[in-house]
Amino acid sequence: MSGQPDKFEVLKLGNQLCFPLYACAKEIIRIYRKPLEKIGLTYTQYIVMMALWEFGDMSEKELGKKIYLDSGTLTPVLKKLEKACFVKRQRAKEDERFVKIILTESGIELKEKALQVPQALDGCIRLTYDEMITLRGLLKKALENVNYPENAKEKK
Amino acid sequence: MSGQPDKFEVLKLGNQLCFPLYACAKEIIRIYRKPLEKIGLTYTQYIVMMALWEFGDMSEKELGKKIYLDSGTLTPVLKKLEKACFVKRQRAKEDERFVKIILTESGIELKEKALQVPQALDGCIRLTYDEMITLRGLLKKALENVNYPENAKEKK
DNA sequence: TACAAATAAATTGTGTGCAATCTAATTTTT
DNA sequence: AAAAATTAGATTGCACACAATTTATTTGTA
Repeated sequence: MSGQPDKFEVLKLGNQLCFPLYACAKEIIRIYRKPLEKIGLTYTQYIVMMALWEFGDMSEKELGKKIYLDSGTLTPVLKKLEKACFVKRQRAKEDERFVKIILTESGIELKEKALQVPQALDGCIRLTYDEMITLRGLLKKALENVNYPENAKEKK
Repeated sequence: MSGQPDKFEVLKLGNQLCFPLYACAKEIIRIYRKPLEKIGLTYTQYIVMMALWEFGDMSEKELGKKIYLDSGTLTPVLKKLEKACFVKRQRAKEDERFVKIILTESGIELKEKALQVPQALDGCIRLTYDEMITLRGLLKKALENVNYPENAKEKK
């Protein structure tokens, strides 16, 4: 028997939440790469398009809040999507600080092709349907309740 | 009532596994940033160190397999860890293709300081203990069973 | 109404993440 | 054993991801 319980147990990869989460997310993104390439999107661009398809045109700010990305990431991604003609970017007349992201015809049509993308996971993840639902539910709950620590302090 | 069930339901962010997974992983990494900075590590470097602490010295190849990173990512990260004196990199005498990653004294000592890192999550994720365990279990199961599609074909 | 504070994007700098390619060492074949 | 195939890392190129800073616009206030 090994004496006292190991205080370092918490540092084992499998005992943490963060590592399986991080690794699992990367693996799934990897699986999506090929089917996404077929419709001309990167993973991040796909997330952006899904948000626009689901919620409609909105400002970069709103978009960033929905998909947890800041302007440092979003601005260049949106410029690429604009170059690919899937969206237009337009300063709002009422308040020129806002950039409205607007789906183009081409961007709307892409939705049809994108239907095949989520299917790429079929058979790749060996979880039962119930497990999948439970997993998704827990992730959403965790996400809704992430309480970014007291950096709020700095905001005065 | 809206007529037929919407075939685009699968493209909603919340109906997918990939988005909550991706977003959740990023949020947790964000929470870790501050405490990691205190001990002088980035998130990726932290994952590397945890693998070494748990499994001991090993080759870059083995390390990469454990933490799902390829040499394109690992090589520069390991060089930085070497510059920070947490690891040494040494070509194996038996087979010069392999680079052995070896914890230094400093790297071993860091383990003690790293104990505070996982604690940063306390109170940030509002899941019950049981939910946490379930979530981690499902993620590990998913990860173990990721079946990267038939690109194996290309390998002939 | 000027001017300070606030706000949305854009920019900059650093650090991944990964496919594709290259290089050097080793193993397998002929 | 020499050539071919394999293998571990290193390199390159592209795309995020995000903190920190800057810029342009709007809002709040004296």
